[in-house]
Amino acid sequence: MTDDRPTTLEYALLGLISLAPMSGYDVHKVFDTTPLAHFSSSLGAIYPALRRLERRGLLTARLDRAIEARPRRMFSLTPAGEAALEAWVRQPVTREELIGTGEPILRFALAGGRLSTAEVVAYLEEWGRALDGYLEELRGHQAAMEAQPQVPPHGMMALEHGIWGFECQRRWIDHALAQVRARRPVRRKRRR
Amino acid sequence: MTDDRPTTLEYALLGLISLAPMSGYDVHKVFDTTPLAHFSSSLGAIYPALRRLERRGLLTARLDRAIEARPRRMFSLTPAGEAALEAWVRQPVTREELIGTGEPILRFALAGGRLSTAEVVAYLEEWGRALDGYLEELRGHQAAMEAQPQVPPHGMMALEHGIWGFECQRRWIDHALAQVRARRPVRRKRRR
DNA sequence: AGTATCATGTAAGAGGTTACATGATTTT
DNA sequence: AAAATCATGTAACCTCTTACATGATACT
Repeated sequence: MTDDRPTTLEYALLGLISLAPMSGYDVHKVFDTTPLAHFSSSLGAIYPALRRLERRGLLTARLDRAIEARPRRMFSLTPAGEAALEAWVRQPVTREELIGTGEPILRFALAGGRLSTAEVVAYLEEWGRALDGYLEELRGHQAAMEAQPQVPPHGMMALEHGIWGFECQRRWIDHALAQVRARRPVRRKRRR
Repeated sequence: MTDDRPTTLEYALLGLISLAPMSGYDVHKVFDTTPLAHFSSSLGAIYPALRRLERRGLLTARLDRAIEARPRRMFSLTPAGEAALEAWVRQPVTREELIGTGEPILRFALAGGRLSTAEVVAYLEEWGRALDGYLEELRGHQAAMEAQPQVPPHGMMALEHGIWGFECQRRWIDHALAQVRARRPVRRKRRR
């Protein structure tokens, strides 16, 4: 229904809250004390994002008055929220996502229990193909730069830095594929 | 004098234009067709950023009327711009910069000709130390997660993905150090 | 008594994305 | 003749950052 897709931060919020209902403050603590910090973590971003997700019907809040003087808004996913998350997780990795955004790995992290083993394998394979394509691009740039005169040597080295990073990601994917394939096939959490 | 530091995009613009004076359109083309795309590349970001840099006195524009009907604003660095760039390149890598932003590698790329070999070595070593510290942090998280029950396996794997990435960066630094150390010592472009 | 933590938010400002607007020139 | 490229920009919108505001409770 809503036209505008959630942002990466919003998906990270949905993913975290899908694991266990929690308050905005709780979310902030988790983001602040784990590598999830990558996706912002500032209260001034989190509270408005939660409001947006609530307004769009992906989250619901329920007041927890366990401590009377300090009410907490406990968020949990609505069916629409769970559906949006699952639909997102199913999207194949695109070339654009490889750069900058941590979306591919966030989707993988949230795929546990949502996708079957076969689907996870397919996702990782697709990601690997996207990476291979981008690596080819980068090596093309490298060759073009080497052919040119007067390219600053630090520029070449910076490009090499990028290539190493993506090659490393590529190796992790094979490693992850081996791990996932070693699992019992078709283990899939049932929806209730 | 100006209190607000340039953004990463602005430093990328300064760095590119420092190599050769060019128009906003030229910049856009370079950003659009090279891995520099990482730093945005959209015209709606580039033109305003160039204006800001001009207003702050870091860039000057000079109208190129070579093609009468299509005047181009050719930007080049002012002495203040070159000074700002050089000062930035000298900043050591911080923990925060390791995450998300491509600042450490951009600074390295722009350090060529601005820093002496010894200074570049020091920069890389500092970067390596920052990475080592962050890697320790991440391995601490990993150990803490392994100790906990009910951690989703994909979460563990995602953390591993991050660790692999930073380890790879670490290895690149050693590789770069070897390359830089192999150069003639103290070769430094003179300012004119 | 003072600081840190819990817990919620809002406000101002900056920057980026997308789309629009213009108009000449080159390519197909 | 139509489309893409050259070349500049602006406008609307959204999100994030930083800082502020509030007030209770727990710690030192």
